[in-house]
Amino acid sequence: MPLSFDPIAEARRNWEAHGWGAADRMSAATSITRAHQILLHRIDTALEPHGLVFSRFEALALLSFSRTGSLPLGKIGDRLQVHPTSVTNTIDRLEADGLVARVPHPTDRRTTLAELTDSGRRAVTAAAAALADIGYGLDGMSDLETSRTDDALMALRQAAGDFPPDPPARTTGPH
Amino acid sequence: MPLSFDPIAEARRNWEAHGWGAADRMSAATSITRAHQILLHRIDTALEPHGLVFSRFEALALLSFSRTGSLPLGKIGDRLQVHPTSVTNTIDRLEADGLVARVPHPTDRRTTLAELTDSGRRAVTAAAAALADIGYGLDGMSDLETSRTDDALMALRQAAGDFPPDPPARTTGPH
DNA sequence: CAAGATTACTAGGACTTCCGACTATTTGCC
DNA sequence: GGCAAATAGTCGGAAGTCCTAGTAATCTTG
Repeated sequence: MPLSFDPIAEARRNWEAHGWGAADRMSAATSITRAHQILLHRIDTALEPHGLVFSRFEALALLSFSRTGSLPLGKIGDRLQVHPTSVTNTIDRLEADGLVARVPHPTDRRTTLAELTDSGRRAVTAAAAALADIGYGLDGMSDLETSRTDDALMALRQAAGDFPPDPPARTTGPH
Repeated sequence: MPLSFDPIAEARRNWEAHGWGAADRMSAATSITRAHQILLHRIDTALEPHGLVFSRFEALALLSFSRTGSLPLGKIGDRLQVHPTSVTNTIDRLEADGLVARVPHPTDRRTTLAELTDSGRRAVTAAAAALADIGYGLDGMSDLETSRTDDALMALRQAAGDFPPDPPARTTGPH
């Protein structure tokens, strides 16, 4: 039973009619929420045959890019910008499926490394291809719309403190 | 410990270096995921003093726009585009807090109406003001970036079947 | 008008995420 | 050296979302 109208556009009209303010922002924020829901569903559906979900795929991808195929759990959390306990959970599942192994850090006994197994490396490669096939769930958005969205959200992420405002100066760095 | 670089830009470089394809799409999809996380945190923080979270606020807002201040649970789910069981959960919490009441439908005994209480109407008004104050969590995005994002995501939502592609023709509608 | 299909809601369960608290280890500093 | 502070990871718990399945009521159709 699909709706016969855009519920977010309808909400915007109501916002304006009631003088609630910031209707454009409300619309964009709600759209981002809904877009996230659509993407997650499409992506997880594409990953399901590979026994993965998006968060687990992201962790595997990160490991596959590292020199040794292994990273401390904490670093994974930093890069993926999720809570440490979420990393524990993610790695728990990947380990249970034999896609990664927990390995003690060679010098720091506090640290645990997640190390990609052969099986994990095969899975992440196949999964990446599957996601590329579905355009990461973004079907319906043009290249221009995609890049504009990416640019706008980069500004949001930067303002939220995800990364510093200025690219590090290379010519006048600390000597 | 904020990162000193943009982890999504870094991921894009790795995607390209490994020939994984659709790097622009990956970047946009990942940005949407992260943006959602940022927005939800900001919005829920702003709503916390009002005893609400975003999903509950959305349900109250919808009710407040209706003529009678009440709607069937199913219609709430359709408009908010969430699963029926999520609506049950949302209304459970709102009812426990005395912000809505479950009322039987006057003619259809299958249907339950959620009806806004006086307390609920006060809460949603105050909460809407609080959210407008923080620009719905979009601080960091310009008006232009906001509207471009909204437009792009509308295309995504439409392609996903949230609402029909064509505005209903008025001159040649079903007679 | 009666049986089957549809619709509305809810119960139970799986998953993911976050938060607070806790243990173990390492680092920094007097 | 030794003690406080910071760091790394995990556990338990609370929320929220979805899915499957089940009950109750209404609609449809032969």
